[in-house]
Amino acid sequence: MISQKVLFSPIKNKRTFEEISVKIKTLIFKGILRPGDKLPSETELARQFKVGRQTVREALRLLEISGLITIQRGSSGGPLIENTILNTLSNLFLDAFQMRTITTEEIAVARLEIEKAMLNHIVKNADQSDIRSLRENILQAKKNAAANINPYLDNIQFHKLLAKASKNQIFIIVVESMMAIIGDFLSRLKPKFEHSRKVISEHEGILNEIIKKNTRKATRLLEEHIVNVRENMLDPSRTH
Amino acid sequence: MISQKVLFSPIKNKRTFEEISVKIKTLIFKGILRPGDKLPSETELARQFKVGRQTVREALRLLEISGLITIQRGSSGGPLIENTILNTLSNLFLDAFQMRTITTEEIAVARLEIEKAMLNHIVKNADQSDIRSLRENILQAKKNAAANINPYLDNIQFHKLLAKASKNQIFIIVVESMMAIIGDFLSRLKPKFEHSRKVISEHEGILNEIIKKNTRKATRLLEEHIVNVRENMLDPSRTH
DNA sequence: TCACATTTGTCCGTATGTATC
DNA sequence: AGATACATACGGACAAATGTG
Repeated sequence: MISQKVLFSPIKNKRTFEEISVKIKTLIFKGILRPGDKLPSETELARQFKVGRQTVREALRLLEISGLITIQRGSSGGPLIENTILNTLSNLFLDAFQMRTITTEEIAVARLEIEKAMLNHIVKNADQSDIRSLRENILQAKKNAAANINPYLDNIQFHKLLAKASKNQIFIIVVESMMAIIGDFLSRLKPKFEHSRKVISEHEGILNEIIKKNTRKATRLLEEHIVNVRENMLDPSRTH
Repeated sequence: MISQKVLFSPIKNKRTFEEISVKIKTLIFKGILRPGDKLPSETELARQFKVGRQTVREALRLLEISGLITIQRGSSGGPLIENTILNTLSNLFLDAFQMRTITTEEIAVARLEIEKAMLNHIVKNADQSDIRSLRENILQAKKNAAANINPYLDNIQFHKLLAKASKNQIFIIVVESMMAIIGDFLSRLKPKFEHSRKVISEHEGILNEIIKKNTRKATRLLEEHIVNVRENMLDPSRTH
């Protein structure tokens, strides 16, 4: 007798855990399962799909790594629908960087172009909340620099906030990912407070032009700024 | 008495399979394991790490989904170091789209800006091989359209080839990812051969300006082209 | 073509860790 | 503090896939 399985999966010999993962994914994409919903426990899923627990585990692992669910341990725990794709994407970009698939030079070029292209949309779409966050970011960076705390994380945050103000998820994802790489890189550099102060004041200048809705001047300042940062990154004073 | 565990694992309580995954990842990032190298079999890895085979499997699953290894079944199979991050990233963007994290409107805006920004670099960096691929792509698209085969895959490929010609991995990754979403979207549209022919002729015009190194005109044509495509995508004649 | 060895895929039973109530 | 419910992890077993002689 011909196995039914062959009839139902005509081309590819997908692994069982992949099929289960796809089924759950589809439910999520169709909106039947929504973020915040809890999935049944591993044992229960295994019972319902009529497969072993190990198979369910690998399916859940796949969904977890893809950023669609998180898994809580302990009583009343279990798989939870939660969208963490943004994080997952940043981590993957970081992997790509460490695999030498991406170089710092490529990031320098790409971020210059992409952040410049973003500016139009930032000037158009930024609301009061965005401006407030950007202002607070600069204050925080200044405070840290004054206290001899390396403000590079604040300075990276500034660019993430810019992307957020564009209200475009693609820009947000790409900038977050590039900044994850730059942050990783800068974390290995000796802090240079002189340079940091310059960076902060450049950020301030850019923000002021955005508030004035002067896209042209904001673009010029951003361009100068990113070129400066790039030169600083090329300076080979790595700590390790 | 204060638990030693807290002292020695300060932040995260990582799961065993995650630790194993990180160890293997580190070997790859350090270049000790290179693409093409084979990892020991699951049983062998379990023996070396002194853990169960299931734990190793979940660690390998993690690496597989992260795009660092592939896994072959059968004799002389096993885990193989292979960089498939580009694919993985595209798939994640597709997930983000289906999770409604990204909308078609956002893609339309972002691709217009990013592809325009790419043009300078394409004109500067494209070599003969790139130009040849782009020419062949247009020929192929024409051939398919003439044979009443929907050439949307060729037309998507055109933009991927443009990104490739920029010689910047970030552009390549971002464009490939956006095109994965657009391709998924178009695959559900009824073929419109009239529109396809227009698309192909617009591609041809853009390519000619790139060859002539006329960035300005290429930019104008690209802008018009993407606006046209966007309008067509907004047209709600979905097949399903 | 066939048999064989190797390796992944899947399942079961059991034990332990962990978070909640 | 104890009971409960869940994920995590281990070991053993067999099935399925795949390359080799």
